[in-house]
Amino acid sequence: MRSTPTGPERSADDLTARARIRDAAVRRFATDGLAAPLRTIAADAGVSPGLILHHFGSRDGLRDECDQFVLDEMFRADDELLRDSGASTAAAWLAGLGQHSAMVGYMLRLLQHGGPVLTAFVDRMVAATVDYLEAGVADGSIRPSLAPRARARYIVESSLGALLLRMPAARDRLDLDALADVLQAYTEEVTVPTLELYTEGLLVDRSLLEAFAANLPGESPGTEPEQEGHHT
Amino acid sequence: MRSTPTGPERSADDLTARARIRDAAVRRFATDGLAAPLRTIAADAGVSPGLILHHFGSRDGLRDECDQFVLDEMFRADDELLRDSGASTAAAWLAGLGQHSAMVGYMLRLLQHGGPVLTAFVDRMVAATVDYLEAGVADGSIRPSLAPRARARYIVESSLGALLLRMPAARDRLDLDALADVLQAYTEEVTVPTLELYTEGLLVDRSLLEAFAANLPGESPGTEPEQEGHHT
DNA sequence: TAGGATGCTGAACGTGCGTTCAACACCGAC
DNA sequence: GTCGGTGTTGAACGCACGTTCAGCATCCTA
Repeated sequence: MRSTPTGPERSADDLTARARIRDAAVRRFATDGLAAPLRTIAADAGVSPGLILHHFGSRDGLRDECDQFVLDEMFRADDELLRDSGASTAAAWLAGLGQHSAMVGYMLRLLQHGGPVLTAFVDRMVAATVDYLEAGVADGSIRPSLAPRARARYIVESSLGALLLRMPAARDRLDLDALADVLQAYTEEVTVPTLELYTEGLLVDRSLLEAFAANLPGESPGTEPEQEGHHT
Repeated sequence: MRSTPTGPERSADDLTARARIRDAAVRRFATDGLAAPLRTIAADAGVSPGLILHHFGSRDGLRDECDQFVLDEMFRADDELLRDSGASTAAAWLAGLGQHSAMVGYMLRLLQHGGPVLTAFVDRMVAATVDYLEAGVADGSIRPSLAPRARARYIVESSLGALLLRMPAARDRLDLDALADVLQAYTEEVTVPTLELYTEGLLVDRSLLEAFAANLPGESPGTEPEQEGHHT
């Protein structure tokens, strides 16, 4: 029931009621939060509430489909952007917004809500960042780290977390039309502090770092003896 | 109805049903999320559902009281810790947890939920961080910044946001008993990446920063011509 | 001892939700 | 032309929730 619409050749144009429901759901979940009523989504899609459950089985079924759809689309767009531009992951991520505001909003709701889907997403971003940083270390543009994976995770979680926290006033109801501008303004505001911190650091004295580094289990920079995963 | 319990001299021992309800609510909101049913809270407090509304008027009234109570307590404890130890704000913040796990959990829920209360909290933390960094710049331990307020906000939002994002697996139901250990493990894990980043930065080349700094409106480090506030 | 305020109860009401279901419309196959 | 299936509807069910309310208990005051 999931993979292919039962109608003949309908899956091509992607304008089936099923797709309309899915799109309406993504948009409504983004604006109103992941607890948005199915009746509202049905009204948005111009469809009866019963049809949603006919197609997706249950509310959770619809959520699962939205999760999968948004993540797939995001990673597809992300890969394209990453292939085309040599910019940093976060910058490339925030660049291609124009059309995808509903999906970006849905991603923010996922960040807010948590759960296994988010965990998997963060892990994937961490893995990509590890590779990206490793390449930077290799070509001499990025400093090596005592704990490359922990550093990548820290950077990813800081960036995404800060992004999520910046939406507090608008979290009750996300305005998708204004989202692109808001994110643009946000990136401009954090550019200087980020570059400052990433270029010069914050502390003048190296003693704190060296004190902690001395107590570290022997790890050569660039390799990763530390085990990753969520210790939650 | 808010400020003083109507009973004579009852406010001293803080063991009134009203206080028991408030404590149970904070704990239940922390574990189950801010949408936890009033009936559950009533059962936790050993009290009938009607009594909650007798004391707090409505669900929102209870939420308001919890917000105010938790924030007051947190800032009180924070001020104490900050006065005693010279440690960084984040470190001191995460140090005194033993008893206050319910309030810390409630704060995490506030971070997750957003809203004006969270905005005010973040603003207050940013202001404190501005002062802290300014003092560090003055005594030479912290590098000056082109945009001190934006830097402080970035640091606060990164730290809090990363903290929030690290709870994803447990966000459905927070285990308050394990919270202290989880946060302890988290701080240990991020200590090295944080110190590394704060001491050495990430980028080898200064050209990116200098390119952006050149386009900046003339601002002398240490002062703040940039206007603050939320552009959301 | 009477009386009234205060703390508190538990049943009940109304609402909004996810979900179920019987029925209808359309459409290609025989 | 009939028939089965797929897409779709909208009314209805059951449930959980916030909230209301009439009444009871307890204790201070007079």
